[in-house]
Amino acid sequence: MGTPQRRTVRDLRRGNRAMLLRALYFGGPASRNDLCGVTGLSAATVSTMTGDLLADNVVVEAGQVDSDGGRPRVLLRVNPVYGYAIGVDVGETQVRVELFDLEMKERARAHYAVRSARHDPELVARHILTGVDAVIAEGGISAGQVLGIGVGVPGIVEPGPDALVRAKTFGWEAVPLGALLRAGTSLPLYVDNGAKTMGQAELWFGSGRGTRDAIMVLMGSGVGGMIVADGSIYRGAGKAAGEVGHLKVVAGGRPCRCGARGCLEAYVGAEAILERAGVVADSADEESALAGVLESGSPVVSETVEMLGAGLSSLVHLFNPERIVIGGWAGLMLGGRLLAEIRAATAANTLAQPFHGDSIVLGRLGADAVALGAATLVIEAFFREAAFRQSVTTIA
Amino acid sequence: MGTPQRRTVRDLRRGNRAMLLRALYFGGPASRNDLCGVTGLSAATVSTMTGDLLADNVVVEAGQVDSDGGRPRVLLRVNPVYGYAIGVDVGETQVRVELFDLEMKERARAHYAVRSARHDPELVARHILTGVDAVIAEGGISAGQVLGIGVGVPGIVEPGPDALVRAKTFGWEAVPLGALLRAGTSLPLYVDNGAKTMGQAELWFGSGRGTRDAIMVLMGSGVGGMIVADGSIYRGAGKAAGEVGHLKVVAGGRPCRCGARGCLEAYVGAEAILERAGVVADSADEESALAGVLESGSPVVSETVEMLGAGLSSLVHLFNPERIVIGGWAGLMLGGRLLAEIRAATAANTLAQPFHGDSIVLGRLGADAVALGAATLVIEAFFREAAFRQSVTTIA
DNA sequence: TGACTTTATTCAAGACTTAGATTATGGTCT
DNA sequence: AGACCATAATCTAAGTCTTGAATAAAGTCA
Repeated sequence: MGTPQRRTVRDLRRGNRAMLLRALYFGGPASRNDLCGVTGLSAATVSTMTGDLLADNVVVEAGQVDSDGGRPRVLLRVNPVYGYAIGVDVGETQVRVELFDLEMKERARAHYAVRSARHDPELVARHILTGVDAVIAEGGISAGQVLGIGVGVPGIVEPGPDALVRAKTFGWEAVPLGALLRAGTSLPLYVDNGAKTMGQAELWFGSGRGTRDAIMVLMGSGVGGMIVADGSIYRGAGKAAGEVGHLKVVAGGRPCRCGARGCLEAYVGAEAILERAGVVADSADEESALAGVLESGSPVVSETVEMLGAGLSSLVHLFNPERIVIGGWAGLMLGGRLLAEIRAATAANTLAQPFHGDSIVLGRLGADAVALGAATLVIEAFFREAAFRQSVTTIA
Repeated sequence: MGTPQRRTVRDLRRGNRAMLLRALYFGGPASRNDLCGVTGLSAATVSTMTGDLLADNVVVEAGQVDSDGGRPRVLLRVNPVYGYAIGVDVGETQVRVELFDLEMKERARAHYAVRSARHDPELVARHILTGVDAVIAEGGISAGQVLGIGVGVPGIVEPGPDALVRAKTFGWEAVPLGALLRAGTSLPLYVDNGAKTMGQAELWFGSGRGTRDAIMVLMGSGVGGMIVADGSIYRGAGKAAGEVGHLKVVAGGRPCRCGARGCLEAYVGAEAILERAGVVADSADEESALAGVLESGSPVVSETVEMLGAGLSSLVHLFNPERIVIGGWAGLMLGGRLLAEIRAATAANTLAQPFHGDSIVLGRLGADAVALGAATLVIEAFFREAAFRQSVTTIA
């Protein structure tokens, strides 16, 4: 249904321009001729467009390829220092602020420890704002060169300018993080769930690269997720889709911290695994405690694999994805030791259709990709914006 | 990343034309002026486009609205007899072939009983082809006026020209139904899973109307489903997404006919409910048997509701849909008596986010909507095609 | 009848992509 | 070295498309 918006000739150019920019960004340096092939546009259009982009300094030349009997082709690429993106990871134990250039090379960072019990929203916001100033200074750039700030937070983020955050683990009921930050900076702001930002990092630069239909399952203390449908993140009607952690695997089963019972998170989140194994650990040494349980050969481990397999098979049946990426620190720890078993458990529950166990893979980016992923939110917006830039007319 | 195809100026018109046609189809009769508002196109564009469409006879005038102080507006609508669509429902007990005009009014029908045990592919194909001829004759139209044939079948349909069908209940392993039919007719053919076609009927004309993010859960002997994401059916990488029936609700639970364990279908499909209640019934009197069980107050009933609630809550967390539609004959029977309980069971498992129980609704179209939905596949293609028609140039 | 409204069409202008011609830049052959 | 060839990039003319403004059409109301 969805009346898909009328389109005018300008939209056309915008769309094509954005496509060309994406191709250049992900396809590395390429000649104008290569771009014709990749984008399907005619040489003429590519020529005028790259001309504009070069004039705007969004794109720069990047050497040339030796010819074999003809004019050598000039390579182009997105100007890595056209602008910068800041990514923020609001975690359980610290707030991390990192500055990236357009090629996602880290230029500066600032970390602030947060005492576990105290996640005062004001304090978190202040840390972020201080961090932003710090990385701008350390990176030796001006605020004007920053294209925006991406923030990854736990819990559910309501769409809207205030970016209301609900995060049980922080005791945040409806914290207007967006509003708090906007009071201290005028840079564009993009707030999203940390699992989603991490997932997007995997999608762009990690194990999910190149897929159109994928699912990221991100296991830390709890379990989060992200669904990629037709090449973009699926967010659902209220922007809350992808809560893989609360997929039910045992109706009426173990109580979950969300209040319901039998959620996947109540079995395969690190916190749940430790609880079931009878290990007491605070969030600081959760990692080593989990490693201990996994080594112990406890029956909890095989049960965990079973549950994860059941959950993943549900995902396969519902989404029929090309790939499932397991990430997050607990996911990487579990998957690193038991990937074969996880694949087998999933396959055992997925008989109805052809399913290749090896389409379940581990994330490549490690657990600290939340900030990186948050920065990609900025880049994403940049692609949309860059397409507009041309039509800005100044009144003298 | 999916390079989203370059666009040319022609694509623009195609897109806008298709949009206008859809608006007219679903928005009932409307004046050119109304269409400006709905589509966002300028009056000039609407005028030339409707001119083309009128010339092609795809659109016709439909009276006019009395003015109040100005030129009266002429109403337009899609020409209901511009063409016809045939919908086929390949069911357990019969093959139903129905002829619809563009407004989806039924014009003719032909049903053929199939003995339960014998689902010979050749025989089914012959029934369909005979039925097609029969309804064309009965409808008093010529084959040339038929825009296509949509077929809804059980099981999974592989994409491709052969339309390989895998249907356990029929004992079909890889039946090339598409190829079989194409041998007997040259009309365009669209084969899809029956649950999906039924879901599409609900989406277009039933309880799903107007939603962009919805889930259809279709319960008959087994359980099927369809996912609507951003206004269109989500099919996944291998076109097999939406298998709601094989969502796990109890890891390691009851064996399901798919071979795995603990699937939703193993608890809430009619066959499963009867089995669990210890009732023996063949497919002919499954309906009355199920009604009996539901009336009996057996504990199986409340367990069924629990399981369904668990499954639906998984769907809510994963997809965050605007609406969930329960359909299929068993679904309607169950939901007709126990909708409140089902809503409560779902809500009990969905504490983490705001969720309105009343977004779970019953289907409005009854169980015989498979053929109707199959016919919508033809209409959908018609929208795409009609946008092209203009550019056909004949060489004299 | 004439003033006023509202709807629909026509027209010139501006934006965009394309195919084909042209220019640019280097290699290769004699 | 100079003529010739191959490939890349740009320029040009043509064809589509949407749009806003002007114009035509078809009423109502006093």
